Amino acid sequence: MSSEKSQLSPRIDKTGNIDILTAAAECFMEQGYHATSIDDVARRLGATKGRIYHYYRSKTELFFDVHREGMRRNFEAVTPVMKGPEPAAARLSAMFRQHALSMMENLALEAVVVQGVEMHRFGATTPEQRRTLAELMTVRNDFESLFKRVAYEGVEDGSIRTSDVSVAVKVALGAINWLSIWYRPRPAETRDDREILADKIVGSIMQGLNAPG
Amino acid sequence: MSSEKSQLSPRIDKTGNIDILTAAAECFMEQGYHATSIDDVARRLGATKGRIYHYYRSKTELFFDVHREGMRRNFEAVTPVMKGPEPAAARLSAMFRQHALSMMENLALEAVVVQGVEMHRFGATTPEQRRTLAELMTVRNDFESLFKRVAYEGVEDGSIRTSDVSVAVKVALGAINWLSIWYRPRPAETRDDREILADKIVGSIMQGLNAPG
DNA sequence: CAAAAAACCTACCAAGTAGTATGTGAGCCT
DNA sequence: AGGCTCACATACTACTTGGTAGGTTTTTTG
Repeated sequence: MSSEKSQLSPRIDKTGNIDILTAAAECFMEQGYHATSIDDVARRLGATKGRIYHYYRSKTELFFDVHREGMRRNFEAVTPVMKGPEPAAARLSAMFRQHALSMMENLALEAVVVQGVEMHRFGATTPEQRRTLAELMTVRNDFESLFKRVAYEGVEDGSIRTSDVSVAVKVALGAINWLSIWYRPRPAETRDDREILADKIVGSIMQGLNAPG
Repeated sequence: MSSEKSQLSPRIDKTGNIDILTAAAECFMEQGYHATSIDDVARRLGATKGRIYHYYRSKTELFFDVHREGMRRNFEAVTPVMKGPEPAAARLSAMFRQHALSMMENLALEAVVVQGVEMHRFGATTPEQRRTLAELMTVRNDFESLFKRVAYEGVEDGSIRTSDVSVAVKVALGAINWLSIWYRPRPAETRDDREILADKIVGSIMQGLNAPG
């Protein structure tokens, strides 16, 4: 009965559904997907399994939705600054900056995104799960392509110089995604602190370490 | 009975112990630590649990040893090039290059290292496991410090410019470690191919993306 | 306000897994 | 040759965990 409530559409509508997502994200970040039991997530919610299975048909779907929400926020952060009259290098910098800030401010969600789909490549059994998986991989690639496109523009308008755009973008995104490993917000941290950190990171990416000479 | 065969000493002596480590590393890379059963590792070895438990007292210890071996190879790759008469920037470049090559050539081991200790920070129950964990974290920090030290030298001798050495090093190492996510060797890949990729990565890190001007 | 639907909770099961206890064959030492 | 140890294999247990079936409470709707 009930049947089609899931499908590919995000299920973050109305209710406290987002609470489930964040609770799951925190558990997944701290212990990893497999080490996290549904009861763990429920306990963090102050509820029981029943609540979770009311909204998600399986643990896998829950993971997928966390991943989706994380990617959604990534796009939300980056797309507004990718177009404009500035040289491509400036826009790319802004995109990196936004992405870094998004990583810090949605740490749990993004940690799950980073932890990633790789682990599920082998375990996904049902055809629907495989389709969902393919969908998520596509979204990931699309996100990376956003950066690649602007980087190419930069090569053409002369504001960016690199021997290989694809590698350079992977290097930059790796540097930023690595935040999910080492960054943890300090107790009394402000938005300013995060912006300073983001600027340092973007500075490193754009200027490199070699002293000009 | 038997008792102290483990302890902190590496257990990669004589026999085919290294086979167990690499089989475990491959499983952990593909499925993650928790999703990998001891039977999975044994199956990949063409053996049974008995063989593994003959050398390792627990799954956790097996993981620890994989991690240790991965870090050992990292040090092995990097330390030979960190000292010398060249300016610090050149030496740092060489270290990055070596680390990138090590990532590619020990992919499974290094993927486990990256997957990391974070996940175990919470789950480690026994006192001995906690001590081992602390040890591994120390080793990680020491590795990062290697780069920081040379980077500081570079700031002093003027060959390196950055607003924050610590952040810059984390950015660079993140970029390289990210290889474990996206890099997969192509069928007929040669050592030259890997060196070309490593050089591109190091180039991106040292020169940045901004065109000089 | 009654009835239906949504939003949960409780109790349970089947499957999988870390770890153990015991067995066994091959080599080695004396 | 006989004993001993190493290097595994086999068979089992105790426990965890994803998922389900059915009940109960709260909210919405007619």
